[in-house]
Parts: sequence; C-alpha cells; structure tokens
Amino acid sequence: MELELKIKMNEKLFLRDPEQTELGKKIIQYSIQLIHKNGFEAFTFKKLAENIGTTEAGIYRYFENKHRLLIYLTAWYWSWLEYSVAIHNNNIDDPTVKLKRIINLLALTVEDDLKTSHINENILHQIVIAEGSKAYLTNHVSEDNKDQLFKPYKDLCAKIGDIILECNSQYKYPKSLANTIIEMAHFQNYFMKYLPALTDFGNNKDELEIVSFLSDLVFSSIKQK
Amino acid sequence: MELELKIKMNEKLFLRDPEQTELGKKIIQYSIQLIHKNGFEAFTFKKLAENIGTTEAGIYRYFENKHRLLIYLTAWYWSWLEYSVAIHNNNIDDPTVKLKRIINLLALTVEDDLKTSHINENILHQIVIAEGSKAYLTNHVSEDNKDQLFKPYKDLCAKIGDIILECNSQYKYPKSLANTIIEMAHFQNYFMKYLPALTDFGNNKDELEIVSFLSDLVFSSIKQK
DNA sequence: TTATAAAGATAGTAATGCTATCATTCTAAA
DNA sequence: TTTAGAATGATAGCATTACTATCTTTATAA
Repeated sequence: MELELKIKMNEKLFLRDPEQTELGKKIIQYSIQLIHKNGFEAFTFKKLAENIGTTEAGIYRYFENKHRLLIYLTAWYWSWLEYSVAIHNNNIDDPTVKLKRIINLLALTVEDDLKTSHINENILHQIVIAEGSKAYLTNHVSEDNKDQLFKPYKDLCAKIGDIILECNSQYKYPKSLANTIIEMAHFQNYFMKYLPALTDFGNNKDELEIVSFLSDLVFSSIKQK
Repeated sequence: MELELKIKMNEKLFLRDPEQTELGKKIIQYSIQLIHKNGFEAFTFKKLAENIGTTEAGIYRYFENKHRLLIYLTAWYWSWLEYSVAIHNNNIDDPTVKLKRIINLLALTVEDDLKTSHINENILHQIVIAEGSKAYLTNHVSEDNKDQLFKPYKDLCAKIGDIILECNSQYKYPKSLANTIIEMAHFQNYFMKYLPALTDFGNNKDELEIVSFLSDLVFSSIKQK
C-alpha cells in the first residue's frame, strides 16, 4: 500500500502552489537541502535555481521571496507535526501519556515520513530548530499574522494547551507552557549541539536528556496544587 | 555625582573600539535606534552612516559587518544585565528572593541606565527580545563561539544556574533552566505583543503576568522533591 | 486544434555588502 | 613648533542580491 500525504497550505504563502507541479516540489525539496547546508542567510533563489536546474525567475513564480518560503516550510512542518501528534496519540486517553509523547516528538530526532516523498522531515526538523524563529522575528510579523501565516504553529500550541488543561484544569498558563515546551525542545537541542556550555547535557549529547528536562519542567508545573 | 559605566568588551567583536571615539559611540547609539525602528534585516551600514552623518566606509572601520555589530550589542546587553543583577541582588541572602529579582529584571521593562549616556537600555532590551537569538542562530555559530563572542550570555546563565542550585542543590538542570528563564522571558514578551493568541496573557498585556508565569514555572520545578 | 498554463531563456535595475585609495583634520610626542 | 600618526571624510568601484519584465518554447486539456 502506498500512501501520499498532502497538507493544505494557506494560499497567501505562495504565488503558485508548489505541491501542484514537479518544479514546485523540487523547489521545496531542494530549498530544504540548501537551507540546511548553508543556513538561511546564505540561501538565495539564484543558488536554489542552479541546484534545481531552473532559473531564478522560475522560483519567483512560486514564492514572493525567500522569507515567504521559510514561513511556508515552517508552517508545513507545524501542520505535519500536528498530524503526527494526532497519529501518535490516537486511542490514548491519559493526557499525561499524551503530553509525554508530544515531548518525545518535539525533542527527539524525527524520522523521514515516506508519505511525503519530496520532503525530508528529519532535515526540515533541523531547519525549524535553527531557523524557525526567524519566520516570525521580523518587522512585518503583525501583517503576516493577519494573513494567518502562523496558524499552524498556533493550532499546535492550542492542541498542546488543551492537553495540559486535561492534565490539570486549574493550570493558569496552558498556552504559554505549550509554546515553552516547543521552543525549549528546539533551543536545548541547538544549544546542546553548538553552545553546550549553556546546557546540563554535557558531552554525551543525548536527546533523551532534553526529554527528561522538559518532562520534569512540565509535570512539576502542572502537577503542583 | 556623575558616574560613567564602561563595559569591557571582547576585542574580537570590533575592528576599532567604538567606546574610544565619538564616532564609535554614535555608531552604537544610532544602530540601536535604527535596528529597533526598522528591524535587523532592513538595517544597513549605508543607512546607519546617513543617519550619523558619516560614510559607509567609516562604519566598516569599526565593525566587520552588521552581524558582528548585532553580537556586540547583545553581548553588551548581557554584560550590563549581569552587572545590573549584581547590583539588585547586593546584600540579599535568600536565593529565592534573588531568583525572583532576576525574573523581574528579565521580564519587566528596563529603565534607561544614565551611567551609559549613549546607550538606551530600554530600547536595547527590545532589540535583544526581537533580534537577540539571531546573534547565534547562524551557520558560523561554532567559529563565533570559539572566539568567545557569546561569553556574556553564558556568564549570565552560569550565574543564574548557581542561584538555582543555591535554592535546591539537587536540581538536575540548573543551566538549562537558566536559559529557559531568559529565553522565555523574551519570547513571552514578544508573543504577548505580536502573537497574543500564543499566550495566556490576553489583551491586558501586562508584563507582570509573564513574571507570574515564569515564577510558577521555575519555583515549581526547583521546589519539587 | 487551439488556447492557455507552465517553464525556459535572457536582460536589466536598484540596493546591498563590501574593499580600496587618497586627501584632510586632529592630536600628542619630539 | 614641527611633525608623525591616527581618525575621519570623500569618492570610486565591484560582485552579489533581490528582484521585475519580456519573449519564446513546451506541455496539456478542452
């Protein structure tokens, strides 16, 4: 059985839907490779075009600029992760178990989802860790937000917040705690790799330590009277 | 009594020490204004030079590029904050009280420190909130780290980590919790302003709510058996 | 078969991110 | 007081970036 997974994206994110054409899919596939390899600052549509074997103008027919493409990639990732969370928590009743599984999904290395042939989720995860916050840390965040560009991130936070409330309906900061889990899963991962003096995970660099830290943080907060 | 505060900066951060000359101080002063006004992406040395009334080449004599200048500004901020923390916690013995004061310093609006006439700490604080993570979220983070460019941030984290251990010497993740406090103080502030659906602080947008959230998070974690 | 959408090919332009050079001014030591 | 050195000013230039425009060719579907 072969399945294809397609995520419906906000149309304001692109000029022409990249999922609809071969070139579009290549743009997504190769932009993930290139951003991961050289970082977002060094990434240009020119280089992307050369890698794909098309022209700069060709890329501009799909995305207004490289920042929009970054928002697209991160938005896609959050949507995919919400779907992934739903699958992993299917038939689970205990909210504590659900929350633990979410922390695992956020903090551990992601496996490539074969249902999305042109997207390597593992690499995309690393991009979201290192570049994700740049999607909204801009001067035009409010306009972008009005266009709903960050909805997938918000939806995921809302879902996690709801599970936090299932654990303890009295807890006062479910949404803030949800985004703390997400951001810190990524920051601890980044710090562990590149600025290890900032963490307590020393040299073994085991992602499971991040899971322990986050679990301790989250459950001591919400279990508290 | 008039006092001047001067922070000794890592010499790798600049080509010519901006604190030593009038032009240098203007570069710092106006770059803070401009980055805050237009955001770091739109900020260029050309525009900065025009604002100051000097030339682009003049700025390049002080800083290799705008990214180095951003690291300089954030490094300066973390050094100043460590000093500020030391002042505020002077003569305090109770580590819980110290930690609470640190959370206040991180999460509440900063007041301009008159001992640094060309630097507006309040605006710089806002820059660190919105642009600070871009200082280390780059492809050359490891080289920059080898040059000790992030030492002030690490030092502050270490200091906070030590106070956490004073509260509870058994707590396993003092450094990770320290950077969580710092990053989350800033992220919650940014989200509250620009992506309020992500937080639980709704429309009143009161920074004291961030303090409550962080205090709850931190103290429930470290008080736990 | 014929529109029409997508892609390819090419050109061009303003802004960005630098580097280089030479002249001028200012300061501090001889 | 002269003079050397440092800092600044003024100007030029160049490769790359970030686009926009136009025209042709190639698929595709009605």
